[in-house]
Amino acid sequence: MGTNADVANALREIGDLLDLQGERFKPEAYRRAGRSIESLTEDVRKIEGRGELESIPGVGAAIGEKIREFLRDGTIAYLQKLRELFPPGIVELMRLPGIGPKTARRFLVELKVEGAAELQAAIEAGRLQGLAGFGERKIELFRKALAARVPANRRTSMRAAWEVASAIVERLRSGAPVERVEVAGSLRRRRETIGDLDLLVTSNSPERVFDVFSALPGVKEVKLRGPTKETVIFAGDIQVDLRVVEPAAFGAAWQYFTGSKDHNVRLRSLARDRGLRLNEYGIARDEVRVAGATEEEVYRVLGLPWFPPEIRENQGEFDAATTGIPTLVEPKDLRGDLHVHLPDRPDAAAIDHLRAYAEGRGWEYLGVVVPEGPEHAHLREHIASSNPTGPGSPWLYTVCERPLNDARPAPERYDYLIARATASEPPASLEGAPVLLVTHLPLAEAGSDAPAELVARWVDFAKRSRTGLEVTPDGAQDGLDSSGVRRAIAAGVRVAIRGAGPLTPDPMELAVGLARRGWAIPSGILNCGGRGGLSVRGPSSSSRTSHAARSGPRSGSPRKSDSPP
DNA sequence: GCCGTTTTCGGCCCGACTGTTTTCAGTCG
Repeated sequence: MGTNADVANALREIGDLLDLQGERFKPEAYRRAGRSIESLTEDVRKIEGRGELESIPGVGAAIGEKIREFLRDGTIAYLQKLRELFPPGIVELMRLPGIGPKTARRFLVELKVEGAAELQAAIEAGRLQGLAGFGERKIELFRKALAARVPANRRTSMRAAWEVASAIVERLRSGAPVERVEVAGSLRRRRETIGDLDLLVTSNSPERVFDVFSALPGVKEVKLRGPTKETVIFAGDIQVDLRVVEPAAFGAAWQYFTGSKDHNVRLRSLARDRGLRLNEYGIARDEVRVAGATEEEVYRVLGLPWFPPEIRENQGEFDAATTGIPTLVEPKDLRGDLHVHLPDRPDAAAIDHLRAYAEGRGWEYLGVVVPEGPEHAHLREHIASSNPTGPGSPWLYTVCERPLNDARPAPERYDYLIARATASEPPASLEGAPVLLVTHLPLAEAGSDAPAELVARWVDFAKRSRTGLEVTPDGAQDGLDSSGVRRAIAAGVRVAIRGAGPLTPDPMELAVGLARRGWAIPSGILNCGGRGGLSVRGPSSSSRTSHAARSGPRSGSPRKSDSPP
């Protein structure tokens, strides 16, 4: 695990322990600092080296000093002292659903329970009965929480969450009395991993919407249900929250439930400064609603532009608002995909299918990976012979994909080389032929965020070896995460947005979303440029001219001035 | 413990839901 994650975890643990102590505001302060460190795009050691720790949001003198101590000694004396006050098992108990600091503290003080096993025993022995506030149902809840004990903070990959959400949204739109259904939460922000799914609907009959929702295929359990909110657990243990709001409050609710938490906290304090009150029902002055139907109007009342959901993280968007939020890349800016695969046992028809797919999207080009070997010669031939002679249908590139540790020049007939990463760490240098892109970066397991330092090393490698990096619908599981995109673009490294080929629903918007999370504008994206701008450091063989190079340079080249000759 | 473009002190989001409750505490997001 990387240093940033270690620092964040230490701060979070301090927060949890302070919670147990009954502290009022410190726990959230430590957790906020932890979240801030975790979402940094830079190694915290480097920031410390420049003496700029206190510039991190949520980090002041006291927490800054503790971070320095952690980086210097690998531990924090304050944390060690707190740990001595509570058995480690109590902190674990606090992470179970339904058990917070107050309850955990009562277990310890009133029952001398120090961990999960002891709580289990206490329940079985009936020792909770008769304690104030612990009725039968609550005890049953503890029992279930213990039984279902799973690794805390289990998160779902963005792609999986999006597929579940798409199916639910589709079914609600077609089968429930709703006017509007939208995704909110971290999925709307296109975070790399998703905790819970948040859906928002407007409807005149919430009860019937909840009835439909509870009866959807894949529903495992209805966790809670009230007049405006229902929480359901779906197969795969994905928790989905569905809220019903009135149309006049839809914008405020969508903003509110999209988050992030830190973005909202900042927003509410701005509202307070203006004598306004912001909540999920709207913005009110003296109990009179002045905005709420749309997000735009909520932000406008606060003197702010509408923020793309992907950058609502309190990571610089409020500062950028004063000078203007950049126009982030959108799906319509893409002029092609540089990396799609053919199906197994490909034939000429599969190639025609891909060309039609690119044409359907209005693209100018598509890079198709064609296997090497004489048995696939006819495919390379078919691509070359079927490419258009004039403007019109999309140009197909023939792409050679090789392992990164074997990046030999591609044979004749190939336009460029894509290298597949063979280890989670980048090699010291790139040996062999010029590589347009490095693909399949194994940066994170599904359901976890990529360590910032590892992403940073790949970006540095790409910069050194003048190669590009990908962002994909699968997020950091095989490509850059958003912090990597932000870092890569700042370093002048070319970033390509990759889809998944012709699929329905089309996940390419997820890759675009990740790029937007990294504040990518079209000029930073390789495949937002025209075909002429793609002359990779040469085609795979310098002895001949690639299609890309032959089409000549054109204006609006997507690349920055660091482009190799 | 952090923070500030009306504050360097006095705030710190706030509403929904549940369970155990005669009016609220705890948890969650």
